[in-house]
Amino acid sequence: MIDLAILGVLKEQDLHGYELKKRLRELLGPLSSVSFGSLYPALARLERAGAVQAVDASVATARVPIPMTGSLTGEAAAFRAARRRVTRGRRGKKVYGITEQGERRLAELLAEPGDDDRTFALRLAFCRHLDGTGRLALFQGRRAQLVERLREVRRAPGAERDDRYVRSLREHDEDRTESDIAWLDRLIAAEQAASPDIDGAAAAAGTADTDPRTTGGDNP
Amino acid sequence: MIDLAILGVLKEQDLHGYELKKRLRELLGPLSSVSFGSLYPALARLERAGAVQAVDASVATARVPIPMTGSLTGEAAAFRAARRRVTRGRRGKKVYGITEQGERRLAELLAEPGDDDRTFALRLAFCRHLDGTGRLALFQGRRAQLVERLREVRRAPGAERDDRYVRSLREHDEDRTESDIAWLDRLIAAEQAASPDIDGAAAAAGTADTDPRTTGGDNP
DNA sequence: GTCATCATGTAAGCCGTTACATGATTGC
DNA sequence: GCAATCATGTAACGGCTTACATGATGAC
Repeated sequence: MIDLAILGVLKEQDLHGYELKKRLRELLGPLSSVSFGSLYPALARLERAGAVQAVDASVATARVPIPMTGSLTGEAAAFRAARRRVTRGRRGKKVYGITEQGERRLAELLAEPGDDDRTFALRLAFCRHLDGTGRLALFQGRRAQLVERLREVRRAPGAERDDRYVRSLREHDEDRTESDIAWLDRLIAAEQAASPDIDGAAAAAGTADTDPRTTGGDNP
Repeated sequence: MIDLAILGVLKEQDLHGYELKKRLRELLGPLSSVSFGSLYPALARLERAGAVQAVDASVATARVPIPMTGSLTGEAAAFRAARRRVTRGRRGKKVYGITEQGERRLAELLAEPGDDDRTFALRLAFCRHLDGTGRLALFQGRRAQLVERLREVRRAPGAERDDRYVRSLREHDEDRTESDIAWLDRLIAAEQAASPDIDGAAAAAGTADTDPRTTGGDNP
C-alpha cells in the first residue's frame, strides 16, 4: 500500500523523503497521506529490497536546481557531493530514485487484484504506468466489485428495523455507489475509445455478468 | 470506534458476541464489520470497564431496565443477584447488556468531535440516541469538515502535473463531496423541521462561516 | 457418529500512528 | 545568533486482522 504510493511517485521523479511526503499529500489529499514514521522505514525497506536507490542529489532531476551559494567552498562541496554519489546531498538529504526492480514491483502492485476503496484511488492515480489492457482490467474489476456491493446494499437484511437515519445512510450509500459505477463506466468508455483494439473481454474475466441496468441509468 | 459500534448495538438489544457481529454486519455492510479477534477482546475490555455486563440469556431480549431506585428492596436485590449469578447460557453463550455507565459512555462517544469518514457513518447509525441539539451538532460539524475538504480539493496544489486519470479522480472526488454536503443539508433541514425550536446556532459554534453556495447549488 | 454451524476466545503479526531525538540550512 | 523550517530517523504503542485452538448443539 505505502510501497505503491512511494514507487508511483518516484517513478515520475527522484525525490527525498520530505518532498515525497509533500507530493503524496498534494496527490492524495491531507487524508490518506502517510506520516514520516511510516515513510522512512518504508523507504529503508524498499532500499534493502533493491526497489529504490539513493542517488546523487545533483543529478537527481533536472528541474530541481541546487542553489550553490558559491562564495564558500563551493567547488569543494560540489566535488564532495559528486564523489559520494550514493549517500547524501548537501543538507543530509537522501534522494531516492526508482530502480528497474522497483518498476517491476510497481507494475506488480498496480496489477494485482484485491482493491478496497483506498487502494483503488491509489492505483488509479498511477495507472498511466499500466498498459490499456491492465487499465481496463483495473476499472472493470473495480466496477464488478461495486456492482456486488450495490447488490448487497439493496438486499439489506435487517433493514426493517432501521430508523430514518440508518435508512438515509443506506440510501445515500446506494446513490454513492451508483455514482461511482457510472464514473467507472465513463472511464471504461474513454479507455476503449482510446484503444479500440481491446474490448477488455480477456482482461475482465468473470465480470461479464455485471448488469448495465444496475448503474442507475444515466444513459438514455 | 469499536466501542461505539458495540454499545450502539447493545443499546437496542442484549446480544452475545456472535449475534453482535451479525448485527453489525447487516447494519454497516460487509465492509467495516469487525472481526472476532477484535470483537471479543473489546467486549471483555468493556465488561472490565463496567460499560457492559453479562446477563441472563433467558431475560436478555426482554430488555428490562434495571430499577435504579437506590433503595434495595428485596425484589430488586433478588433480581440483581440473579442477574449477576448467571454467566453463560445453555450453549456457552455469554449475553451482554449495556449498563447505565455504558449508556453514558455511548453518549460521550456519539457527541465527541473528530469524525473521519468511517466514524461519521457509525455515529449517524446510532444518532437516534442523541437529542436534537446533539444531532444538529453532529451533522453541521460533519458538514463543515466536508466544506473544508471541498475547498482543499478545489485549491489542488500541483494539479498542473496531473494526467487525465488523476484529474478524473479529483473531479469525481469533488462531485462526491458536493453530493455528501447536499445530503447533509437534507438531513439538517429535516432535523430542523422536526425540532423548530432549535436552530443549531449554539450547537454548531464555529461553523457559521460555511457558505451555502459551495454545495454545488442543487437548491434553486 | 459425524458434519456444519454456532460460539468464544488467544497469539502472532502487520501496518500505521504519535511522540521523541537529532541535526542542517536559511532568513532575519 | 537564533528561530523557523527542512530533513531523517527511532521507539513505543495501538488497533485490527488472520490463523489457530476449543468446544457445544443440532441435523441427518
